[in-house]
Amino acid sequence: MTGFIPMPDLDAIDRKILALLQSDSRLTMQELADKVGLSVSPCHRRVKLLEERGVITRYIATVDQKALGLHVSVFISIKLARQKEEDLNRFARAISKWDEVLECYLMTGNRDYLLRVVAADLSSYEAFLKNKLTRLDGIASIESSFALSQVKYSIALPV
Amino acid sequence: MTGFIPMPDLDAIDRKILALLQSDSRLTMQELADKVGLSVSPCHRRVKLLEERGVITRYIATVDQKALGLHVSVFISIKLARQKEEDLNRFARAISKWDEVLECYLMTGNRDYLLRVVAADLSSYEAFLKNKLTRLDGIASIESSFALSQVKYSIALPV
DNA sequence: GGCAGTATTGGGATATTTTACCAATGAAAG
DNA sequence: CTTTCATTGGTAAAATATCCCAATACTGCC
Repeated sequence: MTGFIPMPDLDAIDRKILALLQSDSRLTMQELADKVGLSVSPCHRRVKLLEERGVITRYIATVDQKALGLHVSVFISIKLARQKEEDLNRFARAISKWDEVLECYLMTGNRDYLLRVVAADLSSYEAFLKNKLTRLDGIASIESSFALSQVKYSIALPV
Repeated sequence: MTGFIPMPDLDAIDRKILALLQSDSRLTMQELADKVGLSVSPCHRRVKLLEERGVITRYIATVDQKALGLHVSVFISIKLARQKEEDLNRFARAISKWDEVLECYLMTGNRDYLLRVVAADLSSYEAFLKNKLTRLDGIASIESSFALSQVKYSIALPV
């Protein structure tokens, strides 16, 4: 374990910084500082602290799903035959390797997992099912629901 | 409508650029160029073209959900009383305003919408339901499923 | 094979931006 | 009022992005 990093509460300025960077991380320090009402130096230091504390986890580019030809989004509900930790871990490891799976949640209720999967078209989704998902051991049931359209998609957590 | 931007197929280098920037947009042009086997100039021009064509849509910072105290993730299945375009649009507009709703999909099958919502705790989720979601007109049914843990969460589309 | 036309690349100069340092300011406690 | 601590703001140096132009590779065509 590395050194302990103190985590005081985020104040209003920190939250504003997070909100802004969550919507556009290409703002210059000058622009960001202006928007939050600070000068460049303290603004820069706050951003660095948020990174060091692990509040800001990464900086990424987002890509248009249609531009990549990924026209199919599917939600898959999965039930395992057994729910021992060993089985859950094995499932999680397999899922994590597959790029088609963007999200996977362990759920309450009568389904164990909920997955969001993208594919170019129905046949490549079928290939994903046949060659990958259904070949996993210990799956009791799979149920696919297709998304007709993405009404909202945001990565920005409310601050 | 602005000028037409020609969209030739993405070649192997473009895809590599997209894969790299989807995982770390803070790479310098020099680092990115090295990794894709180009010098800075052509690499820079390719990135700019990907932005202009709308393949790269934005650059954002990602924030740790737990660090913000958002411990609850919920998937909500919603059925509307009617599914006329007018009703769908009204629902979509309302959803889009609420920061708690990170994702919303129009679905096939017996549910109209699937939402992913985050909240600090169960009581603030309850407040979201009572004060926002259930106050919308035209909703026939709401069904919440809670995520126990996030097994995988990725924004990086497969390229 | 050779040739013209087109698209892509690479290097270098310049403008922007990030980053580190240090003095100044403001708030809290005695 | 004074001391102490945390935060701020300005400035300069280093790193990076961006633009321009010549050189190279590629394509279609003869």
